[in-house]
Amino acid sequence: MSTDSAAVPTPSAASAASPGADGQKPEPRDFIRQIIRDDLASGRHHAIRTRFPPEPNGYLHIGHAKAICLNFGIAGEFAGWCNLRLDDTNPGKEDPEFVEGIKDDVRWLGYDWHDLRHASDYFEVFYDAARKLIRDGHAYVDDLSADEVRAYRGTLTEPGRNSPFRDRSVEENLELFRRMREGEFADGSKTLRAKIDMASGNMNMRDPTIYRIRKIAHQNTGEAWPIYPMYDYAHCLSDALEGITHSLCTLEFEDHRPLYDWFVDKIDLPAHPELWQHLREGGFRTEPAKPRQIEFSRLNLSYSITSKRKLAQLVNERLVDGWDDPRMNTLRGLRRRGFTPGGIRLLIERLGISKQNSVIDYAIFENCVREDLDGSAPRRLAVLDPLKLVITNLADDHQETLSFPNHPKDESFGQREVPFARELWIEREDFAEVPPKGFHRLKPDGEVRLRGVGIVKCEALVKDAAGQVTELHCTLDLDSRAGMPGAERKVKGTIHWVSARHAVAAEVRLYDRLFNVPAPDDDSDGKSWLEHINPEAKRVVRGWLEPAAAAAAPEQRYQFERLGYFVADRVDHRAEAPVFNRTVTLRDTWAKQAG
RNA sequence: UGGGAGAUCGUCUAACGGUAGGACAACGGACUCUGACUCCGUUUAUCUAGGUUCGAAUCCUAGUCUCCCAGCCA
Repeated sequence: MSTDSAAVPTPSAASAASPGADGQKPEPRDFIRQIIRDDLASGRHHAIRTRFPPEPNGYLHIGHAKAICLNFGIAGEFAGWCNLRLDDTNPGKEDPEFVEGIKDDVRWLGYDWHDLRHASDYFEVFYDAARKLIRDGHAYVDDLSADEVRAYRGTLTEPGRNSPFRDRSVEENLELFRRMREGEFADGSKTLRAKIDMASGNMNMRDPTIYRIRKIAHQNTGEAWPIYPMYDYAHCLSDALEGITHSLCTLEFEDHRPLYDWFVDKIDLPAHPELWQHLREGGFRTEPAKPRQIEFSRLNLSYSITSKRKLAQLVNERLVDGWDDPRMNTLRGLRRRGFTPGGIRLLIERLGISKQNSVIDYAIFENCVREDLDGSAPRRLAVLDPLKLVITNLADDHQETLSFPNHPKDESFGQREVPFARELWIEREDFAEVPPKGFHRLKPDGEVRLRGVGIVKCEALVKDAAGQVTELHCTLDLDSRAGMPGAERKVKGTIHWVSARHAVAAEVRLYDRLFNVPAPDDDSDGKSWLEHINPEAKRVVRGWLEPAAAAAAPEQRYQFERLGYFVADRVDHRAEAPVFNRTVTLRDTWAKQAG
């Protein structure tokens, strides 16, 4: 982009790339995008570079989706790029399994990275930069133990005290740090610390640790390093090395920003190519710049937890069936549950970006998914709680094939054949011997439309010894069949069905919210989050599917008419033994009205 | 007198000294061979108190409330 076009605030190349330009969707106007537009307009930046930097110590969850959509989304809108960077500075907690999972999840959400990087790619740079810090008198090797460091740090309201090792000579520090790197000292016996201000009101500035000794194999660098850099040091330098212009992170890093800037400025990578030249020679695209950290509020969802520790606990204590359990709000769990990338992106788009702490109602998320699925999911018929309905005015061996549109509003979905016969399964809930007020479904002597068939009248009930209705005997109004003059006749209700003889039995897993209170993390009532787990979050039933539903490929999503959106389980489903997961029910104003 | 941040409909979010707008939710209606979808309509908000100004969500002053920070985690 030329400086001239960058100086024009609105119809620059940047905003032309965004959806608002052709008047389709309003352009996102959050404060971060405003900053970016200003930076482009003022010529401060000519291209936008972002990064998504997860630590590979667990699977991604819905909260990460916000950061992913923001970082990759902005890169896309402003014709920039976004790196995927694994923040792997703490070996022992991190695992290559999670790296693969993260890559998978990001792609599934619909994004692609410019470069895949690891913080560990830069360990050599970090080490050399730390030596520069020492030489410049900005860092020292400390012999204090972890407990002592804590004691010296002071409290939120009292200043800390200088470590007795704070004034070691540059030569001594350099030598000690070299020996740390050589592995001469035991874990925890020494650290490298930044020399800043032990009296700072910002705890992060009280001589923060830069390196700690940890003799553990690293998932990427193996045994090469006995010392590992801390987040505050590694993260900002990684950003600088990658030429990240806007380093977007969540609110809790707000008071790390002075430290972020301190390291970036003290080390000044752009002015010291000797520190990173070898990266280029090693094949890494490297163009260091001064990054700017901007914080936004994280996504909180009601009826959910988004703590990695707790998610891991659910898995480890077998409270769920794994990281991809459909009850989990991990991206893998949501995927298996049948949530769509489009639905997730829609949610993030609707939330907007700000610095206010907020909690999004889970219902909003469900509605985003419904909205996406309504347009994209073919329709099928299925009965989950069967009640037999016999059409007495059809011959015993009556059998025909009906043609159904796969989507009510989109002919491009085509048609399918649905077998119809004398005996059907209907939903038990669609019949009431004593109907409540406003009931539009089947009742004794009442009429209802069988979806795609015609109008049926309930003539008789069959009950078992306990008085339970086991069978409905109905007559079909032949004149109301498709193509007949009475086909347009109106009745209040339409219900779904499957042919008993042709239906395929399926395992159907009915999922609901994992927690039964809006804020499971809130322990002010004296209850732990574990006590709020909803035991009804997973119910398994046997249902009956029309044959065309059973034949689905794994991960095929359908709307089972009048029931909800379902997905063929990507792990367990087979055409001969179908397994479907309920993603979300349809909106049900009748259930709401009926209580 | 520790530091940092934030308070706008029920929920998110916009406004950049000039009509408090949008989305979602809720409610009402229309439509309907899915009580879905869609369409139309309605209700509801500037944390408090002062001040500056012709005019304040926005600027100033003083409060109130909420969140984050004392890892050799990220």
